[in-house]
Amino acid sequence: MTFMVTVDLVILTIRRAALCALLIRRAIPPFEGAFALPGGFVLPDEDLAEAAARELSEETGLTGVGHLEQLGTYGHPARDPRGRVVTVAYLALLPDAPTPTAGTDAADAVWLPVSDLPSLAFDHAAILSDGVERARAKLEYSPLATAFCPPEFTIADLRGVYEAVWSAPLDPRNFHRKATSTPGFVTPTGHSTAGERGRPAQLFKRGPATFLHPPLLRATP
Amino acid sequence: MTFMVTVDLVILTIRRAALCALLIRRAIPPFEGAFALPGGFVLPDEDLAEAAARELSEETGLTGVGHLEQLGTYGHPARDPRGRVVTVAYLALLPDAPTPTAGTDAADAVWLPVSDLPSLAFDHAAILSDGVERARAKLEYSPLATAFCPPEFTIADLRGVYEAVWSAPLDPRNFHRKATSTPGFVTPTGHSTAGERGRPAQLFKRGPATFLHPPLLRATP
DNA sequence: ACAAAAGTGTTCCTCATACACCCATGT
DNA sequence: ACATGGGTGTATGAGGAACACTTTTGT
Repeated sequence: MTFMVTVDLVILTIRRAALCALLIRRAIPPFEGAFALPGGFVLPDEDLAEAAARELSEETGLTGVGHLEQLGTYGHPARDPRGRVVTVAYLALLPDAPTPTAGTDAADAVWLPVSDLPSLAFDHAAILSDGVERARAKLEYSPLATAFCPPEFTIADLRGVYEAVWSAPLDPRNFHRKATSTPGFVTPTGHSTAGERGRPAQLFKRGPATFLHPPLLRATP
Repeated sequence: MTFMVTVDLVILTIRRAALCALLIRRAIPPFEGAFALPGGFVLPDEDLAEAAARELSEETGLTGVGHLEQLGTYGHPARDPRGRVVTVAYLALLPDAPTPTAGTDAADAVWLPVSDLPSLAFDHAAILSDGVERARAKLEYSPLATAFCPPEFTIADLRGVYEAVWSAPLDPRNFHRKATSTPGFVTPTGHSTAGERGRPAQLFKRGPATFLHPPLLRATP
């Protein structure tokens, strides 16, 4: 018994203070005209993570930025009407900079806010939901939020990521203290912003930490 | 391009206060005579989770107990010398009760402590290591430790699970308070132990919670 | 009586929250 | 001068760590 194996990508970014996912509109059946996650077949001599990175760069034109991790594998026998297809889903987090719809061969691509999604092809709604939930949970105990930010960012930018992903406001003063005092989360670059309203802010870059001690917990009312 | 798809199982339990994994000795090449994770091919009309549950019951003779969750998918092109095989790994946690090596067709099965493992076939050492790390991390914020316990257990039993998985001693008094005061973690059955040394202990069963509020964090020295 | 394990109370200290307050810039 | 956002100080309270202490059994 053999299977077809694909990778599908949950690509998230922050646009206009909202968490958005990159979706493509399918040009061919099945689910012609419906939105779907970007993805494609794994090549014969390709590792799964390689395939995911390749699809990501094909869809966004970017390479080597942000964050890419395996999300889970979906293989229900009836998930694809064309046959037995197992898909390995990956979660990618990117800063907003990339052109929303880059050089992709597959119809048009759009960023849609995850709070207001259309129905999706295949089981992609469940996959996307799992991806969003993973991102929400990982912000608490990993420095993943920096993957949504450009190479240099302010603490307010970082707080904006948390507020967008969690859909909850955070106290700017306490957030500042927590972010800067958590070892390895962010490291100052020495630069500052200018030309905006208010006092200039220090710029930071990603720190070396792979997890957050102590974690940045969501409020639990 | 098509692939073979297997499920492999990281089956963990607590035996003699040590975290142990169920391994089988391979009877045929490749890696003949080496230890490997139990697993097998996904059947044509089977969901991935079904395949994992089937393999688990085939290996242990048990069904519907403990905990089974997807761990990750491993698909490096060279991971199996026989061809392109993608494996979906599952993590299973069981109480010690089951017969160590049950009615399995695949050579002999043994419980080995994860602290002292031989080298394993394929990439199974990496998969097992990921499984152990997942279990260690999930004990903090999920009630998963109860999956290692029989239907009724004492708080000391539960503490023994934490101490075995984390390889660290915990304060019995503080652990007792935390476990019993975390909503939904454990619920008293009204029964008690007897016939052992010391004061009898209350018996508990799994509570309804799916995560722990607040979490039970490891010490961070 | 003593040992052993269960379970409770108490102290101390850390850390999160809430918010008052000062700082540095654009208009 | 004033609005706007950046950043610091501090009082309060909840919760964790450490441990003295009481309870209930077996030997």
